[in-house]
Amino acid sequence: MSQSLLRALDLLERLANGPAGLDELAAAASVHKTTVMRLLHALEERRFVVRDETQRYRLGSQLFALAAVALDQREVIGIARPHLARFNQSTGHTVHLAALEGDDVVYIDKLESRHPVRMYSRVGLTAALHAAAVAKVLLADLPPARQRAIADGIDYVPLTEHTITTPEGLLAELATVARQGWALDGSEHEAFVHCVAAPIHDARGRVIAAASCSVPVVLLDRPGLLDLVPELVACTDAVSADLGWTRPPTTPTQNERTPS
Amino acid sequence: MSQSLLRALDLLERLANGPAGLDELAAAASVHKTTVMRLLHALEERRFVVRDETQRYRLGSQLFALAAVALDQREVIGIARPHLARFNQSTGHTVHLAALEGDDVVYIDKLESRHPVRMYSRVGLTAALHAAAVAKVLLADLPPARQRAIADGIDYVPLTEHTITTPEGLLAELATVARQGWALDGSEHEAFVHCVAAPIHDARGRVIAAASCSVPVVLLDRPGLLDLVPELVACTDAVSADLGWTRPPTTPTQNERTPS
DNA sequence: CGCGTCCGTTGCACATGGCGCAACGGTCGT
DNA sequence: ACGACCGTTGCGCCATGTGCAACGGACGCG
Repeated sequence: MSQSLLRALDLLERLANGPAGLDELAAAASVHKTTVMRLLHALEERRFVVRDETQRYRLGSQLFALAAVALDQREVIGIARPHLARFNQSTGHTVHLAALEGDDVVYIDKLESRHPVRMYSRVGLTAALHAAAVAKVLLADLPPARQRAIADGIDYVPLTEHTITTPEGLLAELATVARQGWALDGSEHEAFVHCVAAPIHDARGRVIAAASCSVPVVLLDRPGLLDLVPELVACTDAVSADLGWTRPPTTPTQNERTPS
Repeated sequence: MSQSLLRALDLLERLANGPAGLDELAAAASVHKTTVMRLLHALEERRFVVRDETQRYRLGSQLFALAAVALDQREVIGIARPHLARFNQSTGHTVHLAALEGDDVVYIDKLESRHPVRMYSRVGLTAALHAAAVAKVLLADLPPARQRAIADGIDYVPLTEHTITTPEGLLAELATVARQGWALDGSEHEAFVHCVAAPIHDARGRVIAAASCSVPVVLLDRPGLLDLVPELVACTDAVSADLGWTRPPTTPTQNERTPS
């Protein structure tokens, strides 16, 4: 399917690892260098790649342009940022914003920790569906059938001793998350980091993004982490409010559904 | 040359104008929708595009990822940013960072004005080679032959009454810029905005980027704008210094060239 | 409840365009 | 001056990308 296009896209991904010359790229893609060259020329013409003085290729500025546009097409990011920044300021911890794309959870924004201990992550990477707090929040809002389908499709690689390793475990966790309105990653992804995450709703009430706060265990123990939940939820609720969503009044027993 | 790839890249650019459906895109590219679909599937597989619930396509998160990487591959941006931010803080005006890519001058970073009057521009856009101050700075460092070639290739659309309209005019201007070490755009691009720009050098002394300050004429007249030059140059010199470049001692008459 | 329309999708057959090969030509470095 | 290294080009083959036409599911209207 679209061999040449896929090859070109792979070239871009390869170039993300750093600039490279023609042969290098050809070898990496295991195609003839002529082929690579022609693809690169097309990419260059549209400024998806540039060649520097030494004839090596690097990612080009068209990517900046498109990313910038894509960014403000995602109005969530712009709206969330000031709120997340405030939270990031007051707590000093790493803050992530993530959204569901297809069956992947993708980080779409990130604010760095002020503490010396940083965690590795990057905008555009996908989160582990069975471990990341943001993933739990986003999945928790999906219809049960879709949850089941996704849960069954996951490769449950145990990342730490706390990692959820079965579809049933995950589905149960999602139910909990849906009920309490926030999610915990208790060192399920990295042994020395734990996170909490909370949902962001759009005007129609659907969960369209999740914000999380990740903190090294050495800085804050479990109770300390959980103490952050109210502030985090307040923050995501503020974002949701900016998007036109108001938290429905917490009714002891909810009987009101859309009257038809 | 690489028809299918170019089509796919065009699709991405088209999607920058906002999400679109299959037929829309097919019409825009004037190809059969089947073709568009297969390209989009490939793009989707690599997450360069996403389809939302209503089957419309939007730019995907892979672009964020690549742009983020491309961004820190361009070490200039990261290094320049704090300096530009300081300048932006102290003056309050719009600051741009631009670099030469092939024969285009491209904005690679931007800091917004604090004043209510904003100017339109966007990271990734190309600057008018015969009008923008950053373009003058970047072109001024090129070898004469290349300057000539580029100058002859420009379409000298008169943007305002001050716009340079001939290759000779531009080349003369570039000589001035090279001599004085900074460039002025005296409302040559937009009647109500003028700018000054200064070069950023890498360790080998080559001009690899240019920073500019754009300000509405109503806020600051010509002398006022020129008063900013020393501060701007100090700023770009600081960036250059971070990149390992030291301003050569200003010799009254320079006779020292590379002794061969 | 059923029809019509609108879109995305699939199968197929054709020829275009992408591919590898091999030979060319520039630039360095020795 | 020679050789090694890369990017580039001409060429011929066939894989692959393309358009067409038919299918099918989702709405919406009557």
